[in-house]
Amino acid sequence: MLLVKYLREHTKEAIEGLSKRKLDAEGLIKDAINADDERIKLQQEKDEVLSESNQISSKIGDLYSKGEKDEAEKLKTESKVLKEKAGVLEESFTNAEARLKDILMNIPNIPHGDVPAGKGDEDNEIFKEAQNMPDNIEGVPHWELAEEYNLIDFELGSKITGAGFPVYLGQGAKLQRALINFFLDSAVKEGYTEIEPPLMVNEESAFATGQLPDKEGQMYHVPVDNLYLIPTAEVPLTNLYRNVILNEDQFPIKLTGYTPCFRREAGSYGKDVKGLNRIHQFDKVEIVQIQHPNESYKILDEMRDYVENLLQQLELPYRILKLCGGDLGTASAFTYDMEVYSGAQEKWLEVSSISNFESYQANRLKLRFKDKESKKTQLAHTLNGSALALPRIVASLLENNQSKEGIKVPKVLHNYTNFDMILKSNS
RNA sequence: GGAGAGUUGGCAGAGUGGUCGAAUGCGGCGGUCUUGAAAACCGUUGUGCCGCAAGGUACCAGGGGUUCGAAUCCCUUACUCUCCGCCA
Repeated sequence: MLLVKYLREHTKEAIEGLSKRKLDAEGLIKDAINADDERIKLQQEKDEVLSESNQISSKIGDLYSKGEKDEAEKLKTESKVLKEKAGVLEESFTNAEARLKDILMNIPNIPHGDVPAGKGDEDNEIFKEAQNMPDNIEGVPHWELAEEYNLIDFELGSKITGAGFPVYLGQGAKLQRALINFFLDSAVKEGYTEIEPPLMVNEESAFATGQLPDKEGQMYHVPVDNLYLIPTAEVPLTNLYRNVILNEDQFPIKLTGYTPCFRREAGSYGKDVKGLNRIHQFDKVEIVQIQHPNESYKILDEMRDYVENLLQQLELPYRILKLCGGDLGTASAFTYDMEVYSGAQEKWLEVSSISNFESYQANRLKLRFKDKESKKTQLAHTLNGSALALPRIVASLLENNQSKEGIKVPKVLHNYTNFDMILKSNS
């Protein structure tokens, strides 16, 4: 959520910035400012009435203690009238506040100056081209390999749960565990604190990081307890700091966590959902940082470099995209996407999204810090990234590393898997 | 799941209808003292909103109610603790 104050003082920049999302925000911003004017007016009226009523009440107290009951009784009726008036104003005020919030919720974050304008993924900019594209891979897609080597059973998953809930078997399961451990160990080495969070969150948390109300249909919901299965560890990890005022010297806050992620993926179909390309439950290691606003873009680059390094260690062909305005998530001001090449499908698969939300999420979270110089509290910046999401990494590993002898496991994982080749005989 | 007790500022902990945004202690910050530090002493120290400011207003787990007036009384939800039941 953006601050109205910002929209007031930087109306032109806001409209310009949002136009990169191909969004004409002029009307929305005007509405927000009008709603805010109304809110301010009502608060002033309300406070005035309350102030008067408070004064009378304390006068009544005085009169009673002096024994002047008749005077006191007279004031009581007066106070009652004021109280009713305040009640009405209070209600209008609450409504005005809600209206304002409603409008603000519908305004996405303002893209950073370097974000290219554009409508959708066709307008994303290639930030870094692939360096190590594989020679023509003669091979089969990963879902066939998964079956051939008995690594993943999609049908068993369908039987016990439903489509999009794969069962990993034998070396396939081991490979999962190896990747998770490799990612977590790397993040910890990089200074991130490992967290194991709950896999379900309450409504408040889902609101604070922005999954609600926009993405309600994308989350699994447990109605008896009104809890949501997390679509990413970002939700619990970032919410750890909901309603917190930090001291400046607590920066930087760096968190990592492995969790399964649950996504309904309503509306997805066709080739995109084949095999591991898009599934309802998948494993991911997430990195989150909470930072001083002055540092956040430097940090974003560091996070990008960190994730890039992971891909290099996995010896996968990858490229880095800078998302255009239209492809940017609602809460993000700047996002890099990492894609790995899937040799047999001959397409790019997104495996990480690294974003700076600036203060957009922090505003919803009420995540602030005390500025040392001004001694005022201000909103912190939040950032996060996948480091990394497993299924598409696995898809790419299997497809790119297949050969007649078996599927080669990248060196960096050998200590974790205890095997360097995936073989049919091992399954 | 059943019964009971509780939830107050960074922490501990007073406060059971008016003078309470809240005593006191600890912690934090600033200062005096000191070669420096500690101790001691003095001062200061929650958050949101409105306001140029003075100041106003709201917040004592969340929501609702009683009352001229609520941290304090009532209802309700959540959470914590104790006992019983069940159990990885």
